[in-house]
Amino acid sequence: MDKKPCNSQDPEVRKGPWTMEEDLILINYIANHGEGVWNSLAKSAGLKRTGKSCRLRWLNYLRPDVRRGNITTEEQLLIMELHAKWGNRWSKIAKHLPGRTDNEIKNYWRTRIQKHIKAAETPSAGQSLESNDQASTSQVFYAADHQTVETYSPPLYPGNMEASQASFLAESNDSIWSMEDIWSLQLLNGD
DNA sequence: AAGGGGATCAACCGCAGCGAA
DNA sequence: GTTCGCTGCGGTTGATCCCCT
Repeated sequence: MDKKPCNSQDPEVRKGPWTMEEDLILINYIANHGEGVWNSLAKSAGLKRTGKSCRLRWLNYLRPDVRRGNITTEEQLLIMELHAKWGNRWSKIAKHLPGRTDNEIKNYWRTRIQKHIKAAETPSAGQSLESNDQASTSQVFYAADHQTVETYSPPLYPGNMEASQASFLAESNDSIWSMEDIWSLQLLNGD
């Protein structure tokens, strides 16, 4: 690949958290032109972001079919099953969990599941489970993590915005703008 | 009430694969 | 056949949140 030296101090490239304005620009642009060809998309849309960054933001957060909210019991079991089968093939696993992103699954695995596996591997917790099937490990952490899979927010689509807004905003932190806010603005813009 | 530490999540980085020129 | 640019993936990091002391 392009092994350019670290002259990546390009002042034109923004990094870090996305602003609401940037999100709106990206959503609007994709609504009008479709996704793909991310590098040129970023330039054409006037975003001072890399194509990579735009793609990631869209896939992991802005896409209307991205499902946010706690992982359900079924999803958790499926993740464990598929991880046992394929290992860290997060994108492959994500394909079997509609609305979930590889990043989300990866984070979930590392922060919730892996933690319990490690705990289960400690001498006090019993035998090492390293190479055993992950299904057995699931039983170990499942009860401990039960509360995390209880609540579930329904998918959020622009089409059923009213219902999803009502249910989601009721439980979300209303001091920050949410995807619903963005999509409402998007709809109000009429694009 | 304040501070510390752990947990969580969004975003970045580097690499590999693929297709077009 | 080679080079180059783009995309996708997995690993890692940094910021923020939340709970406990």
